[in-house]
Amino acid sequence: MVDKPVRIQDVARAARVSTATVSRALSTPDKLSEETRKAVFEAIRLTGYRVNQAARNLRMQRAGAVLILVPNLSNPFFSQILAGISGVFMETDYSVLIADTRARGADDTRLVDYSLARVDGIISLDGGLRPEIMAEFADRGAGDRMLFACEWVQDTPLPSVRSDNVTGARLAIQHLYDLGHRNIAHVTGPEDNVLTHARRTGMLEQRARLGLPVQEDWIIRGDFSLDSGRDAARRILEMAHRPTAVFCASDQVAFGLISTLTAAGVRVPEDLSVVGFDDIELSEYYVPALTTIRQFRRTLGARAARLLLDRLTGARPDLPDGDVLMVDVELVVRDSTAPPPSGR
Amino acid sequence: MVDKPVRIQDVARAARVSTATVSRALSTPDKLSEETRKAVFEAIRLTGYRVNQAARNLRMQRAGAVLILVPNLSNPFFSQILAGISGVFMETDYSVLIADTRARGADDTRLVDYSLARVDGIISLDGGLRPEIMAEFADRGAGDRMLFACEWVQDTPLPSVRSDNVTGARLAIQHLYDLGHRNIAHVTGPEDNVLTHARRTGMLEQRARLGLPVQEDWIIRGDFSLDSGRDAARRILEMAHRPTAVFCASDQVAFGLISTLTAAGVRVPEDLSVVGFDDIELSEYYVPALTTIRQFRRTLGARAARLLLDRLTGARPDLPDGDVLMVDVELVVRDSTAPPPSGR
DNA sequence: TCCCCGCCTGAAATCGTTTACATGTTTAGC
DNA sequence: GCTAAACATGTAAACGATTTCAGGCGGGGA
Repeated sequence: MVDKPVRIQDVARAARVSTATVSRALSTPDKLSEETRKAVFEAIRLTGYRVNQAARNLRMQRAGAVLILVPNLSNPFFSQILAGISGVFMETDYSVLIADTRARGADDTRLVDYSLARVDGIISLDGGLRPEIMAEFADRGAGDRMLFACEWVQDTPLPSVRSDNVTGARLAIQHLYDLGHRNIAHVTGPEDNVLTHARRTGMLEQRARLGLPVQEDWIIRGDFSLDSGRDAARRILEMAHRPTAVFCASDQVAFGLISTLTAAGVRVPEDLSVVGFDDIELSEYYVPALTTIRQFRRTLGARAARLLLDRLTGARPDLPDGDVLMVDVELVVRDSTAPPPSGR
Repeated sequence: MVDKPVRIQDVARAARVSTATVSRALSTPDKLSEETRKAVFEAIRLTGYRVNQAARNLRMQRAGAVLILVPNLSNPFFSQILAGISGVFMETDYSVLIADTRARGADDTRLVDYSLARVDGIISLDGGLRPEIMAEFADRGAGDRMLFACEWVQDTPLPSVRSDNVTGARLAIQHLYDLGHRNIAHVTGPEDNVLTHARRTGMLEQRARLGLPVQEDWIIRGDFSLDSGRDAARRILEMAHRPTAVFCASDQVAFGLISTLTAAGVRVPEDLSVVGFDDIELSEYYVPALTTIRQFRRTLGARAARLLLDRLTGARPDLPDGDVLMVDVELVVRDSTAPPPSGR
């Protein structure tokens, strides 16, 4: 039973009004008389009319879609953020497109072209967009229809929604300090990443505040991945003077680390405490359950979506200072942290 | 520098041809003379023309998008499948929309409306769509523009791409048997799920083949989630006569199970072996590293995408029997399985 | 009674493509 | 050398919505 699509004209005929009136009934119902409005809605119901987005978009000179740039779609970390974004736009007539910025074939210039020609707005979860790209975006007038969520690009005027990474790192260090740890290592994210920077800064600040020494080789470079956690563990195992605790820049790093340490006979948390960052679903069920910094990823996504939506529809809710919307984080204490082995 | 958008007419003027010719240069370049074609492409390059999808879609009576129905966007299991799908459509002029079928506000009828009015094709990763919904989809002519990936709906004529779940379950049981296990429990997925059914079937078949007894209370109902793994562990801990191995319907279940068992002092794999299903990224780095059945999720997504694309463009590659495209699975042996404790 | 002013509504232009049909120009066949 | 077919291009009509502009109607003030 494939009916041919109902057009606005069919509705108009059924309601004995003009197409203009039907259109108005949908967009500005209060401009119609009670009577006409009812008639139109009845006709819409009867005919089963659905607006044709292509026609609507063409006439309104818009794309009817927003684009989410994800650094790596297969990384589960992003799924909750996407869910948050998606939830907001589901209620609107914008479609949500998702593109993997690091995928094969996603070369840079094509990205910009692809993006701006086809969508009304952009949320980037990728803070690693190269300056040329950012410049190109700016040139093409992405200024008030693009923003960052989770990650962001340094020195861009575009607004961003972020977790309070600095505070998160501080909480982690403070927690370890309170347990009695004084020898704390840190596995960072990738060097050029803004989150890496923020988390390291928070860590160093808190360390300084507490009068803890900074030992250079206890800052181990990683890249948020499981593999880099494994590599960090190997480094630690080789150390003559091992730290008693490690603060990892992501939960995944923590997992890679713990897994490798455990295999080598180092017990967590008895021999070594570990704190992660993110609180992904699995952390609660890791062995041992992971102490970590919780990010409200869904909220973060939803906020970003709402913000973009406001901008697209012209509402311009002024952002707090620096166009940054900060989302709180919290420390979640579980079983991967304990007081250091006695005597250390 | 916000230029007003370049229209096909601007290109036509620049190339001193008609708009029809420009259009043809893009869609059927071989119908033009060498000379004209070159001129048009040069003009396109010069003007920086991008086709307006809205206009194109309107004229061609299509939506220019495909929809992916995901049961739960925040479940990391799906991210790789999405990446596979997304990768394929990135090369085309179809956009990929993603909708969470279980999200708040995604009520059933709206789903169908939303779907068919706005997209050209659908890939559902949700095998739990209710019969009414399926009927509605069928009514609205979704027959040759919808298919399933990963999960599927029983008794639907729609094609599907799936992992070989039955074989996967068999491999798991065989592996445990080879290690010497005779008392094997199983934690299922949700009762109404097709994957649950397939995996249970494979398990029972292999069991029968090996002459293993079926003990009813060793089949524990779960729902693929971490929490259900925890619950299953509690059930097992209460048993007078415990199994020596557990085959879990998903890796997440395995994690929930191991985590809870470990906390209760039961060692994996020394006291109890555990096998999962899926092989998500984390499994390799769990403690202990999880023995599991690997699903090639990205491949699965890509195959489904390619299939849908073929159907949308009219190519009708005949599917093997029953419109099912089966993707192989494989056993990955890691550290969560070992011979049963001696004497059992 | 007449005029003006709101308030609703309708006619028609418009958004940027694609494509059926028309037109003009070669080429091939005899 | 003539006709028909093949080929290359142009003209103009859609696709289905939104929105400007103008007109009809009724009511209130003078």
